[in-house]
Amino acid sequence: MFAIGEASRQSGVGIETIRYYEREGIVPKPERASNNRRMYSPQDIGRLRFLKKCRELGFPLADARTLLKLSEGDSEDCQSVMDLAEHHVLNVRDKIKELERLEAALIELTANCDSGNVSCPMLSQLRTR
Amino acid sequence: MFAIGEASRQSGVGIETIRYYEREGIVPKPERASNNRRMYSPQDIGRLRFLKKCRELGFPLADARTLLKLSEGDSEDCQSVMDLAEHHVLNVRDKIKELERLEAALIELTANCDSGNVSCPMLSQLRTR
DNA sequence: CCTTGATCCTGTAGTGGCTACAGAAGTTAT
DNA sequence: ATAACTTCTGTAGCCACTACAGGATCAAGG
Repeated sequence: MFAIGEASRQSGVGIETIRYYEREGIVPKPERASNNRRMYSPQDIGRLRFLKKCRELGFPLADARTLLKLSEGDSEDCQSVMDLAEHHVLNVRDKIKELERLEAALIELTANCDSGNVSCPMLSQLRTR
Repeated sequence: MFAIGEASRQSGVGIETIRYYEREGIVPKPERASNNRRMYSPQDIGRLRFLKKCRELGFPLADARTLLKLSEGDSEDCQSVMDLAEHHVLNVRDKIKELERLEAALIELTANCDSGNVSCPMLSQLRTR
C-alpha cells in the first residue's frame, strides 16, 4: 500500500488530480491509514494509470471513466469501447480539419505583411465588414 | 445607436459575451440610454466584429484584445501583428501534430477490435503497465 | 388602459479538467 | 529538537464563455 505521493509517482497522475478524481467519483475512495492518509493498492494505482492513458489519448474524462468501468466489468463490451473510440476519432479529425482551416486562413492573412508597411494588411482585413 | 440585442445580431457576438467583454475591459463601456440600457455605436459594433473574427481565427482573447488595440493605435505596428500571428500559427501547427498523433494511436488501438471478441484488445492495451 | 411577450438589467454560478494555493497536522532525517 | 518533507481539508483560479434567477422596462395588440 502506498501513500498518495508514491501513487502519483507510479501512475504519473498528479497528487491534486488524484484527489480530484476521488471527489468526482472517477475512482473509488482509497483506504485510509490510521493517521487519515490515503493508502493506495497496486490495483488503485493501475486504475490511475489507465485513466492517465485515456487522457493522453484525448478522451474526455467522462469517457475515460466509462472505459475504466468497461474494463472492470464482467464481460468486456468491445463494441461499446469501439463506439466510444470511433466517436472520439471523429472528433479528433474534425478538430484537425478546423485547425488546418485556421492555419490556411492565418497564412493568407499574413501573406502581404512585412515590417515596412504603413498600414497592416491583416488588420485591414480584420476590420472589413 | 443600437441596443445590445441589435449589436449582437450585427456583430455575431452573443449578448452575454458582449457584456463579458465589457466586464473584462476588452471593449470600452458603451453609452447608456436614459433607461440604463447599453447603446452601441457603429464603431462599437465594428470592434465586436473585429473581436469575433480574431476569435474565429483561434486567437486567444488576450491576443484579440491586443490586435484590437493595435488596430486602433496611431501607427499600425505590422511587425507586432505578424509576431502575434506567427506565434499563433506555430501553436496551431503543434496542435495539429498532436491530434494527428492521437488519431494514429487510436486507430492502432482499435485495429484488432471487433464485436465478436471476448476480451477487448484496446482495453488490454490500456491496462498494460 | 391593460395585458402579453420581448428585451434588457445585475449578479451569480456552472462548464472541463485540472492546478495552485493557505493553513494545519503529521512524518522523517539529521 | 529541529528542519524539511508530506499529507490533509477547503477554497479559488484558469479560459472564454454560457446559463440562469429575479427584476425592470418596452412595444404591440385588444
